[in-house]
Amino acid sequence: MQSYTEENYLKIIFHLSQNSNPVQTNAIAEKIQTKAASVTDMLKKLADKELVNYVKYQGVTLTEKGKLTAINIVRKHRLWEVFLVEKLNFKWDEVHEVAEELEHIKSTLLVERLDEFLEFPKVDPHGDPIPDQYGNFADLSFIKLSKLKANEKGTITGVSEHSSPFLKHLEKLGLTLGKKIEISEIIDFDGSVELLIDNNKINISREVAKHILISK
Amino acid sequence: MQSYTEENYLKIIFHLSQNSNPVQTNAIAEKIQTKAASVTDMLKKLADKELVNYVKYQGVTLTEKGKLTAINIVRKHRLWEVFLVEKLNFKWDEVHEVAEELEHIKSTLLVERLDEFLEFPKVDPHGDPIPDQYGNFADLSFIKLSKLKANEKGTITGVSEHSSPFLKHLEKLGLTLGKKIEISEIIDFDGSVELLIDNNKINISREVAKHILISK
DNA sequence: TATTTAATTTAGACAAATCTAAAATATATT
DNA sequence: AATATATTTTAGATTTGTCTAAATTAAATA
Ligand SMILES: [Mn+2]
Ligand SMILES: [Mn+2]
Ligand SMILES: [Mn+2]
Ligand SMILES: [Mn+2]
Repeated sequence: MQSYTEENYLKIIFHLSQNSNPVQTNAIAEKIQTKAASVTDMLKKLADKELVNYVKYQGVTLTEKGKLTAINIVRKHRLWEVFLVEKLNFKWDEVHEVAEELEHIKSTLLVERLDEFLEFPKVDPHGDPIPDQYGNFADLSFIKLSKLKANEKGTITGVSEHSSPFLKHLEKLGLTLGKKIEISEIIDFDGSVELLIDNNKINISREVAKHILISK
Repeated sequence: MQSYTEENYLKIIFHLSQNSNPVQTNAIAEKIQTKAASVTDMLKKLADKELVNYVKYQGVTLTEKGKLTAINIVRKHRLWEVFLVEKLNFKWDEVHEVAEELEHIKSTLLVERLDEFLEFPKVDPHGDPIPDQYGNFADLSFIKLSKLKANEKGTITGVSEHSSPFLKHLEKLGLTLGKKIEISEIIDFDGSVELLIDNNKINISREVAKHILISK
């Protein structure tokens, strides 16, 4: 059994593994909002428990056991987010903090019943895939909106930034999941994107465009 | 803000206050499954935070602030129990452990939305009253089944023992919330109770009868 | 390659919550 | 009132997770 803290480390290592493998001590420290020295202490402990492969100065990778544990936390996090939005009328920018707490509740019966109650959702309110109870993700193929060229079309199916200010901004612009968009023009000057949504022409910064995920 | 542990102490002190006031160190130690010395340490800490009134060797009482905090935890515990039974099809003997974890989730928005989603329930799956957001309990007047005399009638509206074996036992006997019963006879020999339920005559021990709560 | 800089680890300390053993206080019994 | 017993508190240690400061190793640069 892992502590709340250990679970958070495993989850962060899992997410950071998507970008770089092995994961560096400093990257973890930044995400967990702690010091590199604390991370080192924890990595040794997780290695003792055979949840990570750790070689000093070389970074860490998750073991199979550690990976499954991490995925299970991600599963719970995303299921709870769906619950909050679908059943309790939370907005998509209000769910993350609460899900950070709920993801640590231990009962497996609870998770399976929740999944059933929500009718086995495949994605969370931010378009992130929800792994099944065996840890398998349906692989959804996303393209960043910023990669699209003029005249290309697509549907918004995810976001890669979950902060409340960003999500509220999208909401205000009408850029929510499921909406169809068409690129009008990429502005040379600053790389910002002009696009059509609900018959309106709007402009978004390149920074925003990078965090909107599109499927065709 | 209180820690998970502090919250548990406050909740236990609140419950023990119903029987004896002030509450003794040993009584707390037994409930929390810890040592008297640990309880003393925590009581000092809670006193510093003005959550309890503590005089050494005299026991503790909750301050107004401490009491409100405790009631809020009880509120959350019982709302989550309703959720688990009503929405996720948990049985009444399966909810307590999970609710012990869920009661510590902090979001007030979550609690209010959950209350609304459940349509403002007044009692939990064990018949215990759910306080409102201001800490007010609807006072339900219960009598222990063991206090009833032959020929008296009533409705089962609560239980004062929440262990899984006890609740499963009641379930098997058909003694669930809302059921109407009539006392046939109190057996002299052992004080056991013979009663009518759903047109069946059954016998329950005095020990069981003490933990069934009846309203007329 | 030598030197500078960045990343990581070690050493030692600290706060929270717990423990055991011993001392102090309160309550019960003669 | 004196003694015995039960309850509670103190003292000192332990575990978990964190910290700062200093030392070590790796990576970048000259
Ligand atoms: Mn989230
Ligand atoms: Mn999400
Ligand atoms: Mn309960
Ligand atoms: Mn209950």
